[in-house]
Order: sequence, then structure tokens, then C-alpha cells
Amino acid sequence: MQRQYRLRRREDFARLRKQGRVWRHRVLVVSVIPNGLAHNRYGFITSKHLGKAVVRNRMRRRLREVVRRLHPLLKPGYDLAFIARQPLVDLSFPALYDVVWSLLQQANLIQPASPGDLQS
RNA sequence: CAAGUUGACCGGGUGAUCGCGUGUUAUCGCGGGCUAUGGCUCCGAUAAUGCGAGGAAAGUCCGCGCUCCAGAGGGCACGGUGCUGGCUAACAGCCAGACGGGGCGACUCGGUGGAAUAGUGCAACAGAGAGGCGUAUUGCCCCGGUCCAGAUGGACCAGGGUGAGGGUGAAACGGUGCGGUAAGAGCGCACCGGCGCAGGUGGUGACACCGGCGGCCAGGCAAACCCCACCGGGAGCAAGACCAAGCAGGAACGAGGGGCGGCCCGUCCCAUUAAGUUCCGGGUAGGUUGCUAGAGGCGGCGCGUAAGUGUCGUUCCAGAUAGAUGAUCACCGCCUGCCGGGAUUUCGGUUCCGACAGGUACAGAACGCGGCUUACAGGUUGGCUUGAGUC
RNA sequence: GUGGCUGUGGUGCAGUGGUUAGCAUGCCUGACUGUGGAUCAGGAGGUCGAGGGUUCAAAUCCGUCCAGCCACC
Repeated sequence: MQRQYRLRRREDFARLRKQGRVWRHRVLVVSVIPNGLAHNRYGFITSKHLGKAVVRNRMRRRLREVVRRLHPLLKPGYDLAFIARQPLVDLSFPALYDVVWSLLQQANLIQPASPGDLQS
């Protein structure tokens, strides 16, 4: 995930938290807001009560990997924040992939002309 | 071979497909800044290439470097350390030793200054008595009286002596023997143990050993107050420096205010031409730097019992900032259990091969370093001790 | 990064060296009542966060570790 596609500023996160549209799942929450740019930007939030530093780092890396793979299939021009919840700690990588895919479908962020579902 | 003890070290590997951060070089950008129009610099992209978590990176329990507080001085308070000698930048660390406890032993554990020579305090319950020369319950002994028996004895009462026996307690003021006595007692003597005094020998020292003298009454708790010796100024990389952006001031009090933050002294700065304080209101939440070449790693040699240290050679080894150092898959390795087969056997086991199942830890740099402490699947290896057997 | 607080029956708290760790509430049993509540009587329930050390003796004193919470920049 290159630096230009990451959310890096405090005000961006504050804007997402105040005005973002939210889709929830048992293990993950996604907050979305248009950013007026030609590309998407992503942020990953793993709070301290999820576990120690090793656990938080691992979850953030796996989430980032899933989103990196889905990135070419998404509609551009949005900021997205992914907030991990406690059950995510024990989730396998394919299951995590399915969760992210279904959440982004709910949010209607998958490009209609996309080459297709990678799961198929 | 078994049991134990003590150090040193490692802590997954290979491949495939996608990725991330950073250094260097090159090229590019209707990109930004400066310009003497040669260029320089910043940012971004692409390519090549180098590097990219730990033994604890953890907990934050200590110590130091570094930075700022004008210079950083004295006293008190407060806090810390506490056997000796050494090492170190420093330490509550390490090394070597002393003393005391544990273990057959290798070895190991210890916050280990001061308790008659400063003083104060504490010790429940039990017990006669618990901290000063204090006590008399039972016991032992003596004297006197009464009664019984008449044998020199026994019972009771009053007085006195005693701290040896029993008993209480965590702790009761040395132990053994002889003398002594009405019974006893360091009351006296000998030896042993402890304490003190002065001395000798060895050791840098803690201390050890030796003989002498003294009187046997001075016990425990300072992780109780305290005393003694030594050490400590405060804050922390969100320290500090630079750049950019942005805003709006008003009211009241006011002769003092502030710098070292607990206090005082000393000293300096700013004020009385309005410094400062409080309240209301307004603005900012960005970037660069500090930032990694260091008490650095590895190896040789010299010195030292060692911790270490000197010198020579060699090497460059993470610098993120919503926070990189990875994700997925495959195969292998390692460990445990069970099953099958082979070898060996002192019939307890040991070992090799194969299959299946499960497991593969603790844990993520955030200025750096030295320690300590705690967590940790499993593995490699050196020394030493004790016991058994064989030659 | 720095400083501080708390941990004791199910719950909320006291106890800060000394006999068997208390109090309130809750819980159980019985009495009272037609029944319940209230009331009365009796009772159970504690590794004092964990593990070391000092002491004759530790919930209490001193280190280490664990968990939770707060404050400041």
C-alpha cells in the first residue's frame, strides 16, 4: 500500500468519524466518505483493547493486504476507514477476505464494470 | 549409565506469487523554490542495487550520555545506597574475596553499618516474672508453733533463704564437672562457648589465627523512629532548534513579578514610562531537523585470578511517524502422542524406519546506550559433583 | 514519557504489626402472617490480587510480578 493511498492526517480520520457513512459487521466496521480526489485512500484502526502490539500489527497487515488486492476493483474517489473488532483476532485470511468483500458490496463501492468476483 | 549442578549459544529453513520502508546512483516531470539562466535544491514517479526487529525490542525498576532551564553556589529538608577490595561513563550492576545459612558434594542463597560507647519506642496471648537487677505458683531447705506418732518421722500454720528441678512462652540471663552449702546459686575453681579490653602474626581490607587479662550483668526488633558514612539540582527527544500557516482584541486587579520546580540565603533578569496576574474572546493541531558511527560489532596480541582494559586490524549493522520490516500458498525441518515393523536388552527400557494426529513459543524498535527484572515451544554445547557398574 | 491510586465474604466498604479479620446489604433456615413484605432469632460464606523476604508473629512492613483506574505534557 503506497503512501499516497493511505490516510495519514488527523483531520481525515476526524472527518470520517463525524460524517462518514458506516457499514457494520460482527468483526469489522467500515466508514466511507467521498474525498474529491481521483483515487481512494484507506485507513486501518486497531485499538488497544484488541491485544498486544504483535496482535495489532498482524491484524493491520492482513487487513491492508486484503484491501490492497481489492483496490483495483473499487470505485475511486473515497476515503475508507476499517475498524477492527475483537473477533477479528482469530479470523482466517480467506474468511477475512469474504467479510471485506461483502461489506464493500453493501456499500456499493465495487465497480460495476469490474472483471468480476475474485472468489469465483 | 543414572542423578545433579553450573556456564555459553541458537531460537525455524527453502521456493513461488504479490507487496512495504529507507540509503545510493541514473533518468523523467506542461511539479515547487532560488538564480548570475550555467545550474542548485526540494518533492514525486520509474529502474538498478544495498539494508531492513529482539534475546528479551517487553516491564519501566535503576544508572549514564544528550538537550534546555543565565552562571549552577551554600545550608536545611527530602530521597537513595549500606560487609571488604576492585571494574565502570555511572549504577540498586558485574568480578574477586570475607562472614553467616542450606547441601554428602559440585554449588548455592543473603537489603550483611550502628542495639553496654547518642537517645526514644515495641513485644499480643500465656506465664510468678518480658527489660531492670525483676519475680516466688509448684518445688527444695532452715527456724518457730500446734497436733498425731513415740524412732531420727508425718501433717498443718506463720516467718525466712533459694533460682538449681517442674511449668509458661518466639524469647526466662551460659554449658559440663568438682568444690561448697541447711538447701542452693559464677558463690569459688577447671575446661568449653560467648562478650569486652589491650596486644601479636597474616592480609590493601572485610576478617582470620594466637596467647593474655577482666567480670560473667547487660538478649531480640533499626524492611520501628533514629544515628553514622557516602551519593543525588530539575525536567525530559512531546527535550531542544528552524521554517511555514493563522488570529482580535477586551475587562478587572496591579507594585512588585520571575528565573531551581520543597524552603531559606546568595545571585541574575524584567518592571514602576505598566511588568505581571485573573477572567472573557480569538488562532494553531503542519513540515524540516534532532536521528542514528556508537562507552558500536568481530578477530588477534599484551596486562589482569576475573569483571575488564590497552593496542592493532577489520567492518558499517533499521530509522518508521495512523507508525515500514510483511501477506498468501507449497514443501521440508524440529517436538509430543499413538500404531506397525526391525535391531538390542540387565526384560525396566534404548534406538532406527514408516504412517496418522496434534503442536512449532514469548514477543514488535520509536533519541541512544549499560544493567536488572519478568515471559518463553524447543534445541545445541563446555566444565564440575555424587552414586553404580565394567575394564 | 512522567507521576499517582486501588485490589479484603456475592456486592459496597472498615481494619495499617498481636487472641478466631469485622460492618452494611444480599443469601440460607426457623418464628410471626391466610400469603408476601417488614420485623425477630439463628447460620453459611474469606488462598486479604500472586509469589518471595524481614519479624516470635504480616491483610498491615520491604522488593518482584499481575490486573484495573486516574492525572499531566
